[in-house]
Formats: sequence, structure tokens, C-alpha cells
Amino acid sequence: MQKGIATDFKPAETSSPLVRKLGALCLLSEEEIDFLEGLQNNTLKVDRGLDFIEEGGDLRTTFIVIEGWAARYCLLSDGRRQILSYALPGDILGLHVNFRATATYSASALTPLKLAAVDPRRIIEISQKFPIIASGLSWCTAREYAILGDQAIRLGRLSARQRLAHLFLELWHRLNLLKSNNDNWLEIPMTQRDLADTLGMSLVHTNRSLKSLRDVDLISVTKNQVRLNDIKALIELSEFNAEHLREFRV
Amino acid sequence: MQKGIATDFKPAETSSPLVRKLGALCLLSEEEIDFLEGLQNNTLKVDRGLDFIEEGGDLRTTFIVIEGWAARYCLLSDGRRQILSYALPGDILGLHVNFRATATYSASALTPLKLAAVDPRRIIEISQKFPIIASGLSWCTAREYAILGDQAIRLGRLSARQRLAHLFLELWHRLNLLKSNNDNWLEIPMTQRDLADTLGMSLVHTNRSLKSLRDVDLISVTKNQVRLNDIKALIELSEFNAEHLREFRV
DNA sequence: GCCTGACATTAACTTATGTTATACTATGCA
DNA sequence: TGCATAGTATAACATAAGTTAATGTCAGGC
Repeated sequence: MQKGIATDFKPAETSSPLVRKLGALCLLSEEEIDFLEGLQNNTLKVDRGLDFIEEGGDLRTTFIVIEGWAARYCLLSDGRRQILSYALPGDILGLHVNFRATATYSASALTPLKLAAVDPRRIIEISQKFPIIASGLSWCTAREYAILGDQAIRLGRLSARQRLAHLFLELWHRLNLLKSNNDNWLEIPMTQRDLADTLGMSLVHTNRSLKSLRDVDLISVTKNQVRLNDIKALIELSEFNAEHLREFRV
Repeated sequence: MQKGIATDFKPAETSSPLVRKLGALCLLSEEEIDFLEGLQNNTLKVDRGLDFIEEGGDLRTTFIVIEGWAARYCLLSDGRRQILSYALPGDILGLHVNFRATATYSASALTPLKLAAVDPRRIIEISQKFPIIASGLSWCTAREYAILGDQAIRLGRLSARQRLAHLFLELWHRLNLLKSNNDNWLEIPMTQRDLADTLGMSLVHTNRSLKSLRDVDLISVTKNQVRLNDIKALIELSEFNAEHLREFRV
């Protein structure tokens, strides 16, 4: 990626996922990297299964995921749950919290989670002092929005099998931005219950549809791992559009 | 709303919808209003039914809706369509376009449309010069995101009747921010085909479900108008959460 | 004053998906 | 070692929603 220009600034493997994510997109200066790392100094841990954002509650903090997976979701009165999206390492929750906001969703830890808690005022600071980073965050926002749009497409217009394939492809592509996956194994912490609540289906039908994808050998499944056996066929089946995750070049 | 402090700055009825929308949220200075109005000088018209953003195409412009309704949508290969959201007067499309982006959705005019075309660099300018407006745009972003989340809830977890009621309530609330609706009439330009493509249902089932809402007298329908006969019952039926549209106070 | 086309309505039939229930398999833990 | 629990698997049955097709209604063009 543009070797010879500023290779020194290429984020190290040890960088935070956010820096790796933005660094994969545009060249970051050493100063910018330092700032982004400093932003994530104030960390906290969340146990698996615990909520760290509650719908209807006050939200005054922006969270950056450093390690682990989280799920954004809403509950209905009868207990039905709709997972809206997943937050992976490098993802930001509450980027547009203005001083004080009411959370419109809950968020819980799908795995043990390490988060950075950021004062939203520091986000505002960014757009004044670090235009490149600001532009990167803007890209993050547009990307989250596109991801949620894809979720709507899955829920509105795809069949059960298509939904599963489409979701797996999305997660696979998102993870590839963080670390280059050599193989097609996808490590996911979600149970079938979680998948069902993500894809708007019943648990039983999720299980059935997974089996039917296994039966035609499109995927293989082991404990918390999915192997995408034929990416091309999966893309075709599910009408997945990888462009939605790419979004922009400076 | 905080009478006596700066009532002179209260946006006039003749203001642009964006100014009315942000003005309903926080006090804008005369300078801020002037800037926002100036932003919308470069207008264009779009005929009903025409696309002004095309998925996959280059997007270098931010659009502000001044008059009319637009729909954001994606098409699948077999022609199925999923409408993701509606843009009403005062709404912004492509707020997070960074210099050059690929559109992840198409947008078309549901009515004759008047748009302002804004250079995205002017948006960046805002965060440096007008913190209040920047904060307002941030609120718009969070709100759009919450609206899309609600769309996912509709598609994922609500029945056909619930989806319809939920959508009507959303649109009713959003319109109320622009002009105080005295009655419960909702003027919508969408056909049943559009509603079906929004709610992930077939046209026939949309019609059936509308009828069933009419039959229990929850709504009345005439040409392009829906009357919400019992807001409270509709909210209860559809699990609508108006908080999602409110979002923050400075 | 009659076509035409876009939109709405309704019926009959099919299918994908939901529901309920039971069994199976790990894993942690007392 | 055995029990409890969370997760997975499958079958049998119920139902919401899709599909196809026919009919109705209204507005605009000629």
C-alpha cells in the first residue's frame, strides 16, 4: 500500500484495532497514531453476557472496542429480541453522543470485552485538530450505516439461508480488515439463539437453515467456528455486495 | 421553549425545513441560521420517480431535502427492492460523504423534489466554525441511525400489521417535528407497492394487513392519506418507542 | 366518451417459517 | 462421579405470509 511514501507510519501489528482499521484505509502520521492510541487509554473490562449500554438509559460515553465482540440490540415487551449489529474490535459505539443522550439500544458483551471509554468532547476535538482522523471517523459512520442497511436488506428481502450466508460474509469481510485471514474460517462467538435474534428468525428455523447450508457443503461448522467453503457461491446465493463495506478512498 | 432568552432567533415559519428541524432542538443564532440557509442556495429539482443517487455510482455531493419525499433503497438481482428509509424535508443524504465515495444505496423521488446540493467540504467547515450546528448534525446522524435501527426491528420482529402501524407512527412523529400537526392525518405519497418494499412484505399481504387495520378501526385510509384513529392503541400494538426519535438535549 | 395504465382489492392455493416438544451433547462444578 | 445447565438437533404440527390470478376503480389522454 503506497510503499516508499511513509512506510514508517504503517501501523504496527501491535497497534490498537482502531488504528489498524483506519490505517488500512489511509496513511496515518505518527502524531495521529499517537493521538488515537492516547484516546484509548481509559479502558474497562466487561464480562461476557453483561450489558454496558442500556436502552433508555443515559449515555455520556463513547466506547471503542479493543478486544472481543459486542451486540447492539433492542428488546420488545414480550421478551423478543432484535440484534441490530455487532461491534468488533476497532468499532465505535456512541460516536454521535452529544454531551448527553438517551441510548436507543442496549449493548452487551458476546465475549469478555475490553473497551476504551472516551469522553465525547474528545471526538469533537478531533474534527478541529486532526482532519484525517475526522475523515476516517466519518468513514466509520458511513460504514456502520451501510452495515445496518445491509441488515435491513437481510431482514426484509432474503430467505433464511440467504440471511445466514449474507451475515457470515459480512463478518468475514469485516474481520479481514483487521487481520488478513489466510483461510476461510470464521471465528464467531454467537450461539444459534443470537443468530436467530439477529436474522429475525426462530431458533429452530435457524438450526434448520444452518443444516441445509451444511448439507450442500457451502459451510462447515464446528464449535464457534464457521468455514465458508465456497465464498463465490455464498456471495451469489445471498446477493452479498462487498462494496457496501468499502465505501471510500481519499 | 426558553422564552425570553432569544426569541428573536426562533426560526420563522418561512425558514427552510432543516433550520426548523434543528431550531426545534436547540436555539440557533441569527448567524447560524444565515449560514444554514446559505448552505442551501444551490438547489435542484427532481421529477417524481427519478433517481438522484444510484447505488454503486460516485457520490460527491451531500443533498438536503427542501421539499418533497425521497426513498433510499437497494435492488436485488431479481428485481426485488428493499426501501431502507424515507427522507423528508429537512433530512440530509450523504452527510458522511468524504470527498469521494461510492453510494451504497439508490435514492429516488417519491414526489416532485427540491434538493439543495452541498459540497461535502462545507460540512467539514461546519465542525470548525459552528459547534452548535455541528452538534445538531451529529444529532441528525444519530437519529437517522436510530430510525434505521427501528426499521430493522420492524423487519425482524414485528408482524405485518405491527410493521404498518410502526411505520405510520414513525412518519407521523417525524412530520410533527417540522410542523405541528393538529390532527392525526398523515399525508403519505407512497403506494402500497412502496409500503410493501419498505416493510419486506408482498403487495397482496400489505393490502390485506392494511384492510385488517381498517377493519378494527385503528386507521382510516383515503387517497394518499392515513388517519391514525387511536395513537395510543397503535403504539401499544406496534411497540413503537418514540424515544428513539428524540435522542438528545443539549 | 372510451381506452389505457397505474393502483387497489379480494379469493384460492402454496410455502416458508414459527411453535411446541423431546432428545442429545457437551461443559462446568459440587 | 454425577448433576445442572447451555447449547444443539430433529420431528410433527400450526400459521403467517407469499404467489397467482382475476376484478375493480379512478385519472389522464385522445
